[in-house]
Amino acid sequence: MARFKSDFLNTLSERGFIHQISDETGLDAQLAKETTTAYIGFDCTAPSLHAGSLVQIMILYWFQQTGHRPLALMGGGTTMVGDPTGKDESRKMLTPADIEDNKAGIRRVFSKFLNFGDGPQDAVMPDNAEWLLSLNYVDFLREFGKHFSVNAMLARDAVKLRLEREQHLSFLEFNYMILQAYDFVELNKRYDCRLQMGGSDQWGNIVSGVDLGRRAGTSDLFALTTPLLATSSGAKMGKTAAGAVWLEADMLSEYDYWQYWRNAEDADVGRFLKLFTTMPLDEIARLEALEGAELNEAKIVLATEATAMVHGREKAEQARDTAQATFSGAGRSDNLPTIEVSANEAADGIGILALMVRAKLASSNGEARRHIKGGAVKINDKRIDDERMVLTTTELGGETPMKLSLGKKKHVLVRIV
RNA sequence: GGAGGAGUGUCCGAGUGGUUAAAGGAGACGGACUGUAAAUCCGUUCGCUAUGCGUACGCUGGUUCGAAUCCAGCCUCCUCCA
Repeated sequence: MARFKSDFLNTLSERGFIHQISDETGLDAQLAKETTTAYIGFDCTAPSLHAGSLVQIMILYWFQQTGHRPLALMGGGTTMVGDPTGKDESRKMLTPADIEDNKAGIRRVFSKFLNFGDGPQDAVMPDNAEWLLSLNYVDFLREFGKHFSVNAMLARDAVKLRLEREQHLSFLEFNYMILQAYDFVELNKRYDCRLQMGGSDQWGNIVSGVDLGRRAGTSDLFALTTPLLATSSGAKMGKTAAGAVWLEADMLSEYDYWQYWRNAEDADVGRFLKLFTTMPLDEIARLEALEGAELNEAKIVLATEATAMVHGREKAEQARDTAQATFSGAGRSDNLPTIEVSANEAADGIGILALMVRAKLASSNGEARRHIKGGAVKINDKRIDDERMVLTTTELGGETPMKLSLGKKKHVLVRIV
């Protein structure tokens, strides 16, 4: 029945993670034979990872679960250079200290999915700054540059397209694949890494690493890519109006994270359950088969399971219960995201507009005003029409915190402290 | 080095002296309808102590009662030639 000999590839293919593999049988044999090391590279331009990287994180998770050693490579070196793709202004330079902070945040995210340590299957988080920054240009060219065929590089789709359209391609960009290819070889040397994975857009870069390995005489290297993920209506994963769907609670509350998945499109539910939860496939098949309004049950499971992966089961169930209480009937819940107002401020009175900005329901007073005009703002489920409204201790309520809502879905509690 | 072209709001893109905070589209948000979905329809979409004020059309200066629009210099990008 199973298509592959190795658990890892079986799991991946059943759950829809595989887009392309460089040498399917070879990789399968290698994985079935012994504990293997694989890596995926991550940018460290932000202090956390967002849902867009979740597919990548999940394959590392499964890799470790099926008995192998995952490496989460931090692009500390490449971040220093800055990816020029699609940018018309140069990105602000990150200081080494920023990069360190970002790495720490990213590590916290990974620690929820992977076990780190020194054991044979323990995850490691290397940083390509360790070897890229100290490269000597001429030595590097002599040792590795000779293995790159410009003819082959020009034939790569990414490059070819640009050339055919007569679009600009900087030498820096052209070199990106070389650096990434070198990373792979370096990781092979340091960790006996045999497999690089990534999104399907990374295929070319990953395969150049495989090629370089062959020419530089490493053991066989393998490439595996995942499908590029978008929602059924074509939107990019992991983005909302408020910004990216961060995986750290202080950047996006557990409740909001839960809501992100709860609001998935119908057509995505089954696919997401397979990719972003670890639920057994027969259970997923059952949920996926639900139709119409019943599919909401599946979305709740999706949201809860996906949130549990990142924030823990307790927080996930709390988010679910909070949502349940908030959305069904006149209910309310004390676990909604909460902002605090000092007793002094409450005594003086605080304007509704300022309060909405504080609660992050609007980014400016003007926007808050527009929302009020549009009839979107409610306090304790009662619509607010007066944009000059000033809330004092009485309105804000003593023991029961006040519920401030924008639209039907966004609610924030205001508490006096 | 030479010749030509371009730089507009979150993005794309119109606008070539005066109701221009800047057409149109995308995206996003809110409303209606639903199932906290999609699709559809309607509204909103620079900031503020707001019938007003401040910022804004690559940057700096100039012409003018008045400039995104004209002039000069600079920067960046693209195309062709060497």
